[in-house]
Amino acid sequence: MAGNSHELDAPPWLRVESTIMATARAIRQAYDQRFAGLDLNLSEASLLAFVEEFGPLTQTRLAERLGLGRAATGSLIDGLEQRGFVERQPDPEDRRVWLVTITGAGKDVVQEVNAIDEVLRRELRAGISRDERHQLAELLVRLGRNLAAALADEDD
Amino acid sequence: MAGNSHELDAPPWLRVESTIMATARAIRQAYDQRFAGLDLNLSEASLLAFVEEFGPLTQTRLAERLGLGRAATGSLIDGLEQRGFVERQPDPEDRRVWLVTITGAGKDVVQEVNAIDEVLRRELRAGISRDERHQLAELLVRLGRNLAAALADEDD
DNA sequence: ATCATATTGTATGGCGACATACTATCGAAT
DNA sequence: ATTCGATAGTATGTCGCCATACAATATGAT
Repeated sequence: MAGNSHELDAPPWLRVESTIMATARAIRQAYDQRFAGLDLNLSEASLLAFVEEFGPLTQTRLAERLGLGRAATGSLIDGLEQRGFVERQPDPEDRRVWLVTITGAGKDVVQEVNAIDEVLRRELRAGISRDERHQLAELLVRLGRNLAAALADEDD
Repeated sequence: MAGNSHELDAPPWLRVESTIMATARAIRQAYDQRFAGLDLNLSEASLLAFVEEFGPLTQTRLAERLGLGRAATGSLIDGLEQRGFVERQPDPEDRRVWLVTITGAGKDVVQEVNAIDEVLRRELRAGISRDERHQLAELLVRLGRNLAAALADEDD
């Protein structure tokens, strides 16, 4: 855990925004670390859990849901397919798309993913009440809206 | 502004944590967009502003303060030096290090960086009170501590 | 039926950051 | 004075993601 001192004694121009980014990095790191034993990273684990829960999906829908691009999602699926956790099946109604489905092996892994997720989530929420979590989420959503607006009214 | 729907109707296993990550991505995007006119990205602008404010610094200190690795910081400086915004000067007391200093041109750019930052920051804080911002920061710090703990007690 | 337009998945190239390994230099122990 | 461990900066390879461009297919207008 090297020099994360910048989070606390940040200079005036390096505030909440950069704390959020640092936190995001740490979250990814923590999840990646926990999933490493399954030879998965956070994105792969998320995709897997998503497919397991919401049935066969096209790659584009998965991309939307995961907040990734189509290309990135595609290569994520490549890797998971090679390991036998998901399969691409043709959609009889649209020959452009693949329906990504989970395999038996995939389901087994998802069990472990969910267990790990639950444990880590509990650790992360230690000392943070339900109300505070709601507050946090709510503020982030508002900030997200402001961000969307800021991004939008630049390219007109 | 493509499919960011995942932020709102997230499935059970994709909650605050992923909202934070999405928000972080959006922040970087927004700043990068605003700084694009100066041919800078967020990291470069931050480094520049930091050097301007806190005088000559070694690369390692800069890296610590920006939350980056030394290598990444080095190539950031390479780029800024090529554009004439910073200079590397030898430290008479330690021949291993460079003291990164800002140039006149660099100072001019920092003016614009700070102006842009101030405007964007104001946009992002619309509808979020001072108290709420404090709350947000405080919760993120607590979450950060939990993350540090989670990361630490895995490699023992 | 035909044709223009949109959409899906993929290939490619680039970017930003990391981890690791390496050289040069410093500082302390002896 | 020498030597040994720490530290600074750099080079290199990798990873995850994006943006762009592309071929195949679908969809809607006429």
